[in-house]
Amino acid sequence: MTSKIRPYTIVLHKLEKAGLRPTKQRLALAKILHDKGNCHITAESLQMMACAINIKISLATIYNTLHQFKDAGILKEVIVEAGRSYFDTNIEQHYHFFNQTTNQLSDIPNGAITINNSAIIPDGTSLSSIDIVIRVA
Amino acid sequence: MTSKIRPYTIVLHKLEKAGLRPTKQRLALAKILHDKGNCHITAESLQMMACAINIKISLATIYNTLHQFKDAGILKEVIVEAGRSYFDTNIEQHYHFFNQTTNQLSDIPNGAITINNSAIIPDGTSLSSIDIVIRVA
DNA sequence: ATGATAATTATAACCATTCTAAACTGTCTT
DNA sequence: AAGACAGTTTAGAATGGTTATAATTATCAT
Repeated sequence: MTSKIRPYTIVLHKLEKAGLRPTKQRLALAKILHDKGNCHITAESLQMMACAINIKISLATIYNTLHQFKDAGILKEVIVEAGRSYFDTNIEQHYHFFNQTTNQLSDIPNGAITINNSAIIPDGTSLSSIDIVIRVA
Repeated sequence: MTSKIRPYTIVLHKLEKAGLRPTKQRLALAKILHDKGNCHITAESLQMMACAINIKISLATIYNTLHQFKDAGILKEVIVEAGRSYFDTNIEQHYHFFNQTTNQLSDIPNGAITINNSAIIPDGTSLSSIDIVIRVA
C-alpha cells in the first residue's frame, strides 16, 4: 500500500527493540504480513505468499523469522493442531474458531465470548495466556 | 490377560459398541488407564506405563488404541502443543492448565471457569467442542 | 572500505506420528 | 481337528512439519 520507500516504522522499531537487523527477508515478510492484514498463516503459506511476489526465502529463514516476530510481539502463535503451527497477525487478545474439516482458523468476533475466571493458577507459576478454541466441523 | 482380571464392563461395552474386539492389548491399556484414574497421557508415557508392569505393546498399537479409544468415547484428545498429542481419561467437559515449562497438563477445577458464549458458528458448520487452555510458566 | 558480527541458506537431522506388509489371534465351519 | 477368515498386532519404513548444522553472504560500526 504505502510506497516501498516508506519504512514500516512500527515493525522497524520492534525489530530494533528485539535486537534484530532489518534485513531484506525480514522486511519482505513484515511487508507481506502488513499488506495482507489480519490473517492466520503457517510457515508454508507464508513462503508461498513470498514466492507469489517473486521473493524466494528459505524455509529455515521463514521459521526463524516467525519465531523472532513472535518473540518480538509482531505475531502470536495459535495452537490448534498437533502437527502444525499457526501464527496470527492479530496480536490483540482474542479467540478462535477452528474448522476441523478445512483446517481453517478464524477469529471469534470481539466480545462474543467472555469468561468468568476464578481458577487459581498452580503454585509457583504465573499466567501466560488464556486460549479458547471453538472447534467446528 | 487372564480370567482373574475383573472385567471392565463399561469399557467392554464401549469396545463392543465401537466394533472393537476386546484383545489383550486393548484390555491391558484400558486397565492401566482405569487403575491410574484421572490423568493426561501421551503415546510414549502410556507405553512406559505398560512396560512398567511388564506388558510390551508396540508404539503402533498404542497409537491405534489411543485413537480407537478416542473415537469410542473412552478418551478425549487435548491439543496444547504443536508436536505432541495428549489424551485425557476425563471425558467430561472441562478445561486445562498447561505448564509451558514442565509440559505438564492439569485440570482446571470444575466451575472455576464459566463462559458467556454468543459467538455465531461459521455457516455450514456445527459445534464440535469448546477448548480452553490457561497457559502458565 | 574493513573487519566483526549477525543472518541466510541448503541440507541433514529430528521426532512424533502414520503407513505397510507380514505374522498372528481368535472365531467360525465343516 | 483342520482350514478359512477377518480383525489385530507388530517391526520397521515412511512421512511431514520443524529444528539444527555449517558454510556462505549480508549488515553495521568504525
